Amino acid sequence: MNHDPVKRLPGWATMSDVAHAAGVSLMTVSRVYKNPSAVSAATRERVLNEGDRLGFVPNMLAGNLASGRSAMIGIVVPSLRNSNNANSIQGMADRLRQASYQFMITNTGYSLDAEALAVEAFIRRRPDGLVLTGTRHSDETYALLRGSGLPVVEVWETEGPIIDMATGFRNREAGGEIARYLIAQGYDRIGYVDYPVPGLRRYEARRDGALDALRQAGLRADIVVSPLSTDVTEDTSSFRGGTSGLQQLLDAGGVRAVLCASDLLAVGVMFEAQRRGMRVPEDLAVAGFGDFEIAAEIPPGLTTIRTQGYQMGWAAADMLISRIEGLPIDTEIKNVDYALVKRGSA
Amino acid sequence: MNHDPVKRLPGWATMSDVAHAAGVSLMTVSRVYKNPSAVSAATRERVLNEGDRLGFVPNMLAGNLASGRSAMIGIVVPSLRNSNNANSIQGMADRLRQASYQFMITNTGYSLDAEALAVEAFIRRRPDGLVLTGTRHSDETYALLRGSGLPVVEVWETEGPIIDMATGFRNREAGGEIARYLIAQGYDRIGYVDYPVPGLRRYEARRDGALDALRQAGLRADIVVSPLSTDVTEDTSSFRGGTSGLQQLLDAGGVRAVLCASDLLAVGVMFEAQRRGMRVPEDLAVAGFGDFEIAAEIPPGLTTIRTQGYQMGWAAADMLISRIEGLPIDTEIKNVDYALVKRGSA
DNA sequence: AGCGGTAACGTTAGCGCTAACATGTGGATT
DNA sequence: AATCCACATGTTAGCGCTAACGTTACCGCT
Repeated sequence: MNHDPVKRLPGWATMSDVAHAAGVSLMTVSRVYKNPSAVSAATRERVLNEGDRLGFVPNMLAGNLASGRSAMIGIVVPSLRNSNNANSIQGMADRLRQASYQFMITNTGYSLDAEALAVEAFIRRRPDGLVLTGTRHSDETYALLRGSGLPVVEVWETEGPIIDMATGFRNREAGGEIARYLIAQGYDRIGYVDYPVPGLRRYEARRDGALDALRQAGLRADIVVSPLSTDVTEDTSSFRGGTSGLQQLLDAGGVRAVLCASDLLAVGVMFEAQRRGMRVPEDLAVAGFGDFEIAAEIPPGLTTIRTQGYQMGWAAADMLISRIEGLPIDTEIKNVDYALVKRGSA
Repeated sequence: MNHDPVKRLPGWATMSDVAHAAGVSLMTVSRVYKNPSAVSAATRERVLNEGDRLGFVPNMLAGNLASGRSAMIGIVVPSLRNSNNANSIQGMADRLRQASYQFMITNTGYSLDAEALAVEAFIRRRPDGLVLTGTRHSDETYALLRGSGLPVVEVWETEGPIIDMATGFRNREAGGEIARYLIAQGYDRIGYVDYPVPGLRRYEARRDGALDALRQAGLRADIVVSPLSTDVTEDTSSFRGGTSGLQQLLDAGGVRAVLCASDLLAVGVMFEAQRRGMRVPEDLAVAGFGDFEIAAEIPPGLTTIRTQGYQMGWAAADMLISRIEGLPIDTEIKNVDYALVKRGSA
């Protein structure tokens, strides 16, 4: 007689199989894998042995369905290729791994509609929390998140209304700080190379902070160029954006110093200056934003703002985990430190 | 009288709720969301309206459990910060999104033990397939994969025994090609700056291919340095590896040309050369590997091998999807093209 | 002896969905 | 008019696990 249903074709050993083999109930097996301290050492050992022998790997889909918790986080970023972003992702990954969470990730190419789709796709998997980039989202995204009641952390910006929690830094302040540094160095005619993607609060804030500082110093604050980007979904225009940015600034009458919305733009400016035989900083001072790895390496060193993406990502994951697990949270809006890093370029 | 179980606290609308509201059976709602063409247009509309009204979002955990398919892929990479790697991840992401798959990703820091842990953590979520980096894995990883019967694609290397499928390119051949180019340019004393992480087949293959070419040309093939890395889990040593690599080569008697295991090392070499007042290529020729974005931008342009990470990632996802969906696969081992890109540095 | 308490298990009742099969309906076909 | 068939929908039986509660054995205590 065959009591087994025909269905059991190739698949996995189940808790039930392990329970039979070990001569215990299904629930005891569950406890061994989920809450080992609730089982006596002898039983635990026996169950684990049988589990290993049968190649048992717990099915979290089933566990998640039964428990209503998934230990899964969804992360939405504009681009997977942005290396500064990679630091914050690594920070999240490390904190999440530490707490036994896993994550799904997707990129939106800076499109708010793509973001809404991504959020819905994630929610279908019932994650325990979400990380979004920036504080500007579509109505549909807001509706989905409201309906879900999920913990959400927004990263990189703390400007603007936040959904639930946010980590970032004061972009506007930081933009002002590096501009004031250039001013204090005595550079008078200062140009600004903006980020190629319009509508991003964090880049607007940096720029506005910098321009305000220029105005307050009585300097021109209208030498602003934005590299043309026909392909805004790609970050690959970043160095080239600096190249075309410097070209535009020179066409517009030249500058003594260039402030860039990101280090990659600044490196592009430095490369272009090198090509034109302009010395940095003697002929042209350059400052960036982000303290990407290359900033310390490129001669003569790029003066920039260090933004601590890794720490920010870690903090984002940390807040999310606290909220999920019902632990107290110091503050819903966490600004990580930034720091002016002075190097040879300005 | 309260027929509802107390459990139904805050949660989500379920298919059952939508079915009641729309006056159809649960199964019809399921069809509307999973296989719309099996439902009449009128019914479909009604169900979707009620679904929207109730804020219904299908619970894939439940669906996956019932169907045994998850439309989820696990991707294991050594590092999330490696920008060339990011291209291949983007390629996978784009192909997967196109086919409505999502992915989890984790980094191992080049540790095979961490890889095994990651693979088990993924398998607990019953993905439909896995992507691993490289062809060298721990016994535990092999056992897990064998037990799972899951489709697996290994990327970046096609050397060595493969588990199921692989995409990459001929690292050895490519290493030989760029070395022969340097030789043909007439450079005689050629040094090699290796990758800081030992034991990676793809980097060993590049180096061996290059050194063979040098030997065949009757040149010295023993001017090989490996940047010391106290922190092999981080890629952040990459530019700096080039810096220390050039220092070591100069200490060892100097070279006319440097061949690097990656573009980032090559850029580090170029920066160090600039600092020392050595002109590239007049005093020192430099060649890299990978054609990272910066290779085209840094003056005078970095001669390198273009490896098409994006296409490789796309191909990996494509093969995986084909296997999952039972479609035919041309070949289990797919080598994408690489190309020598000649620029000003060598 | 009788009591309560606790550790270590077991039993029950689902979680929300889908595969597989069953049923009903309205033509087209003969 | 009987038959067949395709289409649209419903019914049944789980998928593999966990929360919640129930049971048992054994301990120390009065």
